[in-house]
Amino acid sequence: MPPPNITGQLHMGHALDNTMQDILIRYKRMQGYNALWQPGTDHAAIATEVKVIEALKEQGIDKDDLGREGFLEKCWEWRREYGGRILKQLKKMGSSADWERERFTMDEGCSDAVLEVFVKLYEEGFIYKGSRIVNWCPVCQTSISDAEVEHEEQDGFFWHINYPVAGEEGRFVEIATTRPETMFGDTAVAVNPDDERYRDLIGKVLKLPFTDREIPVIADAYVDPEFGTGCVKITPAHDPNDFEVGKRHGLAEVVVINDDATMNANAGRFAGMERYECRRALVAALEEAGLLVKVVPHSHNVGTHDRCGTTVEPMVKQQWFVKMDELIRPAVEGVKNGEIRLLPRRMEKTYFNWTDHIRDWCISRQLWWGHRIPAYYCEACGEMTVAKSKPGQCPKCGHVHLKQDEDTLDTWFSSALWPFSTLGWPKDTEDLDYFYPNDVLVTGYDIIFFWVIRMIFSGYHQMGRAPFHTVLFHGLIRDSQGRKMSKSLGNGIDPLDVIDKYGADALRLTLVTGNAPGNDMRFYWERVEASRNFANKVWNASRFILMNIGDTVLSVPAKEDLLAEDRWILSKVNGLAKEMTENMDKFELGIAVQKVYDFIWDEFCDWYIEMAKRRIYHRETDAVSADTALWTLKETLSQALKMLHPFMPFITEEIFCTLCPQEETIMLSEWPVYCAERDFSAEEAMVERCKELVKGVRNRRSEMDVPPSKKAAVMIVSENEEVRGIFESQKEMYAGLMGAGSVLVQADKAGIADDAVSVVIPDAVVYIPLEELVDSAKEKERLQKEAERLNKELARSRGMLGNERFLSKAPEAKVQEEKDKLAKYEQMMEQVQAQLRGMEQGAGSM
RNA sequence: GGGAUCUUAGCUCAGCUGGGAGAGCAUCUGCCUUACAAGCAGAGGGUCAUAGGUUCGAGCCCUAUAGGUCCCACCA
Repeated sequence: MPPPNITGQLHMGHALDNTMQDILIRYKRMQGYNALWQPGTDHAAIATEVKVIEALKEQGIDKDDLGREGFLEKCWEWRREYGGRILKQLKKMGSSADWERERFTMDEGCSDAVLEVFVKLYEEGFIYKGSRIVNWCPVCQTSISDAEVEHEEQDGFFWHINYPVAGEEGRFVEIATTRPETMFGDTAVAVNPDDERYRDLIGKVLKLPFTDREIPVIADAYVDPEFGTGCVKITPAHDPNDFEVGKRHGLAEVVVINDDATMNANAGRFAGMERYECRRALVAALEEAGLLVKVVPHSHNVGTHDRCGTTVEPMVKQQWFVKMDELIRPAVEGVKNGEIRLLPRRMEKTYFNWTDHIRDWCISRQLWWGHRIPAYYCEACGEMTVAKSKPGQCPKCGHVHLKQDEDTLDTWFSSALWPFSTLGWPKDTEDLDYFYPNDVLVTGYDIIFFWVIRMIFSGYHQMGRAPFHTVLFHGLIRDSQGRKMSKSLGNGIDPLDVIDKYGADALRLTLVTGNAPGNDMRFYWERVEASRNFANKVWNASRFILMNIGDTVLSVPAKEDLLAEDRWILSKVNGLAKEMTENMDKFELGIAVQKVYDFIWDEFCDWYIEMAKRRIYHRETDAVSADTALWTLKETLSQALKMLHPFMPFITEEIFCTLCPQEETIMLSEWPVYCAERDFSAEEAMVERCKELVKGVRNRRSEMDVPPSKKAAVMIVSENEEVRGIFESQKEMYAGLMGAGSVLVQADKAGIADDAVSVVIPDAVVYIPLEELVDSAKEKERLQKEAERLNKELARSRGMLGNERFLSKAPEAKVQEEKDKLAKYEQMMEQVQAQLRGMEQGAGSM
């Protein structure tokens, strides 16, 4: 289970994520696997720290007043009070995780794993401390990783500023910048070495306005002559590109912005101003001094902190990094060679897109809540030691006072180890041996870079094996207008609210229905209602069956007692098991649930229950038949409930335990397996034909506006003995289904009026003698339409079969299929035409 | 700038390896039929964005175009 943040409250994303996982875990558990679903929570470094600071503020307490120890105590308190909240909410969803195994990224074991990995990576040279440009959040007062920066397009300006050339009165170099306030940190102006316009300037010195500093003009290929003025101010301490340029040219890094985004002393008279305030004041001053050439509107990307939305300040800082280029290689290879499969497959492209451009991972955070970096500095000589615990003395000078690094680790550092740290690693445990590697990770595509990639490379590096073989991604739940659900918009739907109103089963069904993997989904209350209606349907059907079974003890009926419709539904549910298992194995949860939904509602409720009613109600005339029907109902229902169970655990459990009191729980019942003895394809096909016929009659009655009170007899004419047998044996039932008074079955048309309304299906024609009610002209028209339709089909079919290339190139099965269709249509056409001829004759004789 | 993805019935979306277009909701008609009116029985509604191409055959594969969404990216 992706560990939710301890600050988290259940939202739709969690609901979807956990529903999918629970479906998979319940499915595998029913198949007899020892299915582990490992739950837990994440300490969520920044999120929690911010939350606790806010809570303290309300009490008038400042973080710094408490000190590190005191503040951490508050964090733990907070965690004890609220950390379990989201797990409780997950339980309401029906999540059947192994709750007694609950872990926390900062518990002892997980923390051991963090120490182990950090020290190992350091010793291997993958972790280093260095002075680099990092993303700094001035509000959270910490560095953040590239993945935590969100870029947004903002309308800004290009300020064109003249820098005077030293020693050449009246000569200026015009630079263009989007961030004038960083000017005080400029240590050069760069031009492209091939730019003819500025060739003579290279090596000259410029006067930096409002300072007494002079900076050189340098040449660097990084400068695009086409863009801006072709002259770029270089601020190594506050821009990642400039930092690189500065490295190449040995430029000084002049810091001008403080950690809280105010200007420092290097800004001269602007010192102390907030960065944007400084920008305004500086631009005004430049204008006054006549150095502002022009201001051009310019939209550009600005990096913001994904947690708080603050514009990130690039700063040069001493930070800890993980060197990625080598570590990422097995993670790339693993996905390329199929050891790890990302579903849907297109996610693999997103994955490679990131790995191809991977940069070192900044893992240090200037926070207190989190795993403290296990680096210790000698207070005497400054020597740094990286170790799992504090060394007794400095290995260099022997001094006994060492001080631990103040920084903590990125929260994702510990969650990257989740697949094995939760199983006991670095200890060599039985669980680890048994459960690692894991099988499936379910998560949203939004954390592929934060988490998935980092788990994969950590798994390969620490364990030597991929942490799982499949990653199933899901999309986002959006509101009904397609917008992201967010607190600021106030358009979020609380899953707990949905559960209160419609039940967890309805919510789960809604989330998993009609959604392809990785696609976003809109939330509609109407869809929840539809899900609730289905739950209701299942409930009512079950109630009917339970009511009718009552105290009756049902035993498996003798084969010969099973009627065609019994075999039909048993065969159907048997086929369903096969199909659903295939879909589940392919992670096609939406397709799978659609199938069991359709089966229960359309086949089982609308047809089989209706077919069985008569036998149940007439128990006194044939107890065996009644019991056979009841047994079939019970058998089919319990199979269907099992297949529905992973999706709707609550209602299925309740019904199943009532239906099969000897069973303890549906959770541990066996997932239905297709068996050949239950495949009655002949009866299946036959009953499908009968359904066609019933539908045809209903259709006609509806079209002809026959009131239900008018229950005429219908006549079924078929040359097929088997068809006749089925209708003959269940005349009353079919009469009931068709809304007819009675059913007569015969082999030929003898005694049937020429103008009787007819329904033509393959192998049979039904006649509904409704003379006095029916407008025979209308019926004739209908028949003509039907003939037209059949003609089209015949033309299409004959066309295909007349095409030499189709016959030679299409697979044989397809050709045969088409031949069968043609024969069927020809037969039906014959019947329709006979009917039309009959009507004409009938009209003529009147 | 790079990449992904979407465009199918009035609405929201399915459509697995190419072989006669589906669901839910909405609409219309008739039913309180003893499990269910949150239901039952029927009906209407789609040149599958556009233009080409591959194929015996394209919603599905290829190319281009239009429009939408998203991700990544250090152009000052």
